[in-house]
Amino acid sequence: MGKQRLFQDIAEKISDFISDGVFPPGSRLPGERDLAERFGVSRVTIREAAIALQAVGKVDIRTGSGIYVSDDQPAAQNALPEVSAFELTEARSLIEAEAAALAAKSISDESLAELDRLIEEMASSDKEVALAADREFHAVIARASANKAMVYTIETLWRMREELPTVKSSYDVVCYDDAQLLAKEHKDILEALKARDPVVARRAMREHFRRLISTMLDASEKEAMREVQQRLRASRVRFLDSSVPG
Amino acid sequence: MGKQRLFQDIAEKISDFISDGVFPPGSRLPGERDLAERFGVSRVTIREAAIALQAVGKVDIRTGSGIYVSDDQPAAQNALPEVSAFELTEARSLIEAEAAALAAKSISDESLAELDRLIEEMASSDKEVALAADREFHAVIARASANKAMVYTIETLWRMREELPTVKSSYDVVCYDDAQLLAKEHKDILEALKARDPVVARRAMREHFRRLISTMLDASEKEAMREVQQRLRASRVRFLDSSVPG
DNA sequence: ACCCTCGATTGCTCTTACAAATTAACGCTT
DNA sequence: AAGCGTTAATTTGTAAGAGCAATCGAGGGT
Repeated sequence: MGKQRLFQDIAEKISDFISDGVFPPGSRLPGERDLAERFGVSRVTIREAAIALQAVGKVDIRTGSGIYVSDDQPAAQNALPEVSAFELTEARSLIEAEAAALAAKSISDESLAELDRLIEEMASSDKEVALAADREFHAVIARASANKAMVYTIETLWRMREELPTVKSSYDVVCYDDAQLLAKEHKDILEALKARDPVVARRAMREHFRRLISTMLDASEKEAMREVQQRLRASRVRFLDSSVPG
Repeated sequence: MGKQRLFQDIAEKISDFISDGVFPPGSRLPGERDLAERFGVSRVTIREAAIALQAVGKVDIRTGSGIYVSDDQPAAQNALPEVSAFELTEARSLIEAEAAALAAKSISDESLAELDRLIEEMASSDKEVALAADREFHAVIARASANKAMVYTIETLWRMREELPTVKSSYDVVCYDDAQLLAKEHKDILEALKARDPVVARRAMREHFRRLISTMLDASEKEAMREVQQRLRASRVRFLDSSVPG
């Protein structure tokens, strides 16, 4: 980790100090010359670190006065919250179902054709391609809802699915274990949209995610079982070892 | 506004060049020495500007190679999308209704008491207090859904309501024009939650927003009428002026 | 008690210099 | 002629030192 630029190192250290309460919000941290001496780097480096921190809103540099820790740390501003795969899937179930219901009333024939194409693409053996198609399938429906707030929300939920490590691993395990079922669910959704039936579209979308949650539960159950077995085996080894002394 | 720091000036200029397509995404911009000469500043200043731009993701500095414009400009990353007040309200209606339905099944007595208190607070004549109470009312219900993805989504939607200027003005006009109705709607929602009835809670929440949309439509209609009248009056003046020559 | 001035502190920019990383050119080998 | 490794030039990264400008606080004058 020490191979990044020096000023980034310093920026991280200062940032850590801020999070750890060494430099409370609103407080003024030591002068550039002082910091340079403490960290054993040049003033330029301190300055670069400070500018980087200022650019992301963590500190506020005031000419002739000093460097001050921002009152409101921008933590929750950009960062996605730590949600479980279950929570995310439940939220997607509810929200995307409503998007599908909206879409059913106004989706264009072009979008329907696009969805047809994407379902075929999801059958691809290339995981990357299939995943991208999956994403686009849901995105097309979101856009067909003709509500930019819904589109943005659904995009954000997908970002959680990809950018949160724990969620991503859960999904990757579960998502393509039964491509057959997955394809059928997507087709059901598409059929409902083609029929312009909001109620059926909503139900189909919910069913899609309901099945996903159920599969996740099974998987996590199996995982739990496996862990228990492993622990038992380990303790058995330990027991056998300790039960046959010298 | 040339009174800000020099490196920020430079950073803005470079940023403008990027937005204007002078430096296309992915391209490499001139070396630090080159830029320094062109802008008539020192290399340090160029460097500080570059670091500020890198911190917000607009460029990527590669050691020994150069400064490159980021492929995906971070516009859509942090920024809220431009949504209309109608779109936002529709999305809130659908999403918060589902949150209420979830909450109905698991909300605690403490949260219910809190909601009671907040409804009283919303009756305050102080707009600030009433607005904060309104926000908290919806936030408490969101949290009671016990789904962090829903909580985050609803928080984000509220941010749109407050941070997007056009939306904010629409809401501020409409929201407190009939405090009587507003209070009744909130009470209806609370009653449904107390009864632990998801279906009624969902309906009550939807009704709340449905009425809001309807009021907005009325208001925008009145606004349109007013504009038309004003335009007519203006042209009448012009007509009278020009119809009496000399 | 208030305002003004002045000096010390601090951030801001410049210059010069050298180290480290990357890239491109060159020459060698196959 | 094509591929490959070495070298040299280019570019970013960091350091040290200096002077300038903005800010803040203490002290003096009204």
